[in-house]
Amino acid sequence: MTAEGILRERGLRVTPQRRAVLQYFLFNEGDHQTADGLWNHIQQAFPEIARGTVYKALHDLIDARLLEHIPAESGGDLYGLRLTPHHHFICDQCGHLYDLSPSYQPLLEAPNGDPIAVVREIDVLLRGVCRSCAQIH
Amino acid sequence: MTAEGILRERGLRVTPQRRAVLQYFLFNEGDHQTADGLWNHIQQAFPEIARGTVYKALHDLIDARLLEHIPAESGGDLYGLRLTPHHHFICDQCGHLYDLSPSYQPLLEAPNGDPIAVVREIDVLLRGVCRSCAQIH
DNA sequence: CTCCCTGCAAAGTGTTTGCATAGTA
DNA sequence: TACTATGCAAACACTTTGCAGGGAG
Repeated sequence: MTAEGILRERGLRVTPQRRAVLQYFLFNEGDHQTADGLWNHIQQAFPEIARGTVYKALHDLIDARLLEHIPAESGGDLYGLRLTPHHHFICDQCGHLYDLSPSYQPLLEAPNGDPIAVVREIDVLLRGVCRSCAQIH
Repeated sequence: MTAEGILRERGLRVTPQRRAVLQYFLFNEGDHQTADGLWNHIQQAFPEIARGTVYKALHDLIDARLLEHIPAESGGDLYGLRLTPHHHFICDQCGHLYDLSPSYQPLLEAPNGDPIAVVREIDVLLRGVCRSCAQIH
């Protein structure tokens, strides 16, 4: 489906700016960008787009569950597509962020059991409604 | 072990400020604070401590693997003890952050299978060195 | 005595906000 | 036409940095 169709489907007004943001991620699936990096990319084809507009578009697309943002070590959070549920792997050396399928174990071990990536840390963060809040309401 | 002993063990100079930061978390195990919230708490017994010093102490203690910082939705990251590996649960309603043991499933389901917390989202983030970086070095 | 740490305040960085204008439905 | 989004720039919130003075080893 086109970016325009997806926006319409989610009840978002179709503007060139939102389309450009969504198209970037649709055409660069698996890529992750900071807000500023995305702004730079989009500016090449759309020089007048404002930085603030990129932030607003990202926010709108996250609300519509089309994009996700991943907190990064520094230099701004990363944004990426959220078509299917997945986990993330960040390389300590190059800082690249990889999407992993929910069953990520095979990606980290070769069939013979040799490691093909060294995992230093696994952060698991759950969000929802806790027991005490659920009892009140 | 005392805060002083832990600091010394990790090769950090023992200053009243570092001791105060570490002691806060040792005496409030399971609590998580923003840098600013922690600063306010410590100020009660240590009025002259500077906000910047709290940030530096937090950074030092994280480098020493004594503390961890968890990216929060807004209002600043949260800091907490890192004595043992654990996961996290954030309540959407009250924003409270709970530490979970690595086997968190029992905490989220009663023995009869009834849910005792509604989990909306699970973020799994791995960090380490990826395949291509490992090949270069 | 040396080096590191602190307090203070200014600067930085990433993000949000307000408002007049332009564009979508 | 009515209402929402954009561009611009200022404001914001959190964090980092620089420097002179003070404290730990």
